[in-house]
Amino acid sequence: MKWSQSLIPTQKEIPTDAQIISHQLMLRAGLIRQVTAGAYDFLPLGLRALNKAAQIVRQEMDRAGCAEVQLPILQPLELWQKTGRDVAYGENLFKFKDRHGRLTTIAPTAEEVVTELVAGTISSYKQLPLILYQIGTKFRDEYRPRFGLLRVREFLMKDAYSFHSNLAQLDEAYESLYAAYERIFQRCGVPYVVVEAEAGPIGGSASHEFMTPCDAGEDVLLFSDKNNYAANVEKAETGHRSHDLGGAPTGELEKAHTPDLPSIDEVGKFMKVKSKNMLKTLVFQAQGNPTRWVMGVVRGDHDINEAKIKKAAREKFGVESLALVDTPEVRSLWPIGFVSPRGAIGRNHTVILVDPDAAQGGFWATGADEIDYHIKHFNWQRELGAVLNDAEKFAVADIRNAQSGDPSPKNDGGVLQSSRGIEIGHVFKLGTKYTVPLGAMFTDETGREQPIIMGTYGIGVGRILLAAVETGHDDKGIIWPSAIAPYQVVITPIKYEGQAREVADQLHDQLNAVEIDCILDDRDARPGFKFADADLIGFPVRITLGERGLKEGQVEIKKRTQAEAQLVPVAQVVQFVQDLLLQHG
RNA sequence: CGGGGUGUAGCUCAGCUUGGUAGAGCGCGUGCUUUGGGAGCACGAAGUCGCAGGUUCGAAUCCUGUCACCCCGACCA
Repeated sequence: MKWSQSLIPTQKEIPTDAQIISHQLMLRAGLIRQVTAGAYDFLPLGLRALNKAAQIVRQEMDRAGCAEVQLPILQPLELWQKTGRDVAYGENLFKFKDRHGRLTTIAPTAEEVVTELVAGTISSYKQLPLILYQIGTKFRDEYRPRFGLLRVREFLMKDAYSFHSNLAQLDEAYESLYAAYERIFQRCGVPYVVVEAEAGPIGGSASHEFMTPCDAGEDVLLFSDKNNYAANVEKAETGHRSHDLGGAPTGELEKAHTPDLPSIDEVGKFMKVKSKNMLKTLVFQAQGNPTRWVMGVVRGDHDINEAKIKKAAREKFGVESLALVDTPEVRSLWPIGFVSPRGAIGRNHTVILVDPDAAQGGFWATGADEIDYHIKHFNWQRELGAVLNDAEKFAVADIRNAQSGDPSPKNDGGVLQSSRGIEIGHVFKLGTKYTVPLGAMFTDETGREQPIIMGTYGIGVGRILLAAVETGHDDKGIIWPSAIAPYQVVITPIKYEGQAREVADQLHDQLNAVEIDCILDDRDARPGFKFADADLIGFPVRITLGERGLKEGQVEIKKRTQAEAQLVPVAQVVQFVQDLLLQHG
């Protein structure tokens, strides 16, 4: 490919709207261009990188025994209503009415459609397992698209769906795709870690996320410094934390007037109390019998984890579901924003769950159970008394998000560290969530009809690029892994004429002949200008043709990551570049 | 959806407070010089000042509305 025949609008200046480094570099390198919020043109170089990543995904999926299909983006809303996902997805689901008035979705994913396909074509255990996948554009009406390719409304995704007659078969597919994912990200040259994620309906280790650690990530991961545990913050457990509700009061209760202070931090600042010395009490509405309300108490600097408090409420009090609500009913019962654990006293159908770090003696400040007031010197024994010993009403449990510095759940002395990360892939054991409502059944060995068991597996192809750039760049520009670089080699003649032109053309053809893709910078521009563009775009290898070397029959070759070039005789260039590209992915 | 911000040339921005000929740098075109890390000089082209109303003799500038984009929050692959 000749540079002048492509469309590569590089730019020196940093676009104002780009916040994160990958977004800035991809715009500056002329890979992408924003059309509207969360939707991008992929220009020739960007598309080449995207296609390369997609092709690696395709090869590894095929290798793992998956069959490629293409499912429609236009799907009847009716199908989504059958599984309740029209509601679950809510506003994120693009939908419109067609000319006949039919409600149609512009789909973000294809569980319903693929399940229906399988329901209509699979009927016996003999036809299972089956894994179908597709690589295609998906749509989500994101509330707030942002950060370049990170959160977009239109994106290329590989989605795969596995179908099984029993759990062992599902486990096998899960392991196989997990391994395929590792190969994919390794081949793409993108750093990643695998973390446990929200387990979903099957429980156990039924869901893993593949994350690229980097500051731009929107997710928070925690991992043990003993390298034997990693999870996302929604899922991360903490090791044993002791608690002690004893301890003498630190003083008489002291009331403070605290109006118009919407956050714990502000109340703390106003009262001159650190937020770690405050108790935060949230009231959840429960669908339990007889429990109707669950109060969760954590330290002011901690965050309640909804999944954890749900689990604890189920285990300790048999509560079935929980929701944090702000309704007139709650507000009639509690002064929301000024609630203390005392709010549970004498209240029917109300239980209280306290995080171990909050279940301690010492000095506490908290709400005064009265609008616009907080109190200091809260003491568990004095304020709650007998309630603390009432196992039907009070329990201590891990109900907060794990954070850096917490003990590892392996309880082996490991300490959790945290990092931000970009989710680039997700594997998930689904169970029968879709097959039951959509009637995807099979007949088992004994002749009985059963719902098919499913798994679902996604990879954000665009996010692979983003993760590669986010983790591979320097002050000059992108440093592509060669597997997904738009071109592996750039040929830069100092002047594209005479002998340099002949040799450049010849090398270009020779490299192409051995399937090394290269771009020839044939522009009539000054060398510094071309070098800067080459560095900005980040081609892994640059071949420079100048008079000096050519006189000796030599060209200069350097990797993007090297400062100095090596002189290589023209006849040996192809071999040399092949070796260079093999050196590391 | 709440809070904040920005819309002026392809890009980055100034001008707006205090209404009166629309600007700079980069990029683009032409010419000359230059040619191994984003060249120099000269000349030139290029903007419905997001859009719609209003105020005014006169609006990029003041007022009202509206749209788009960005950031924080919430939400989430």
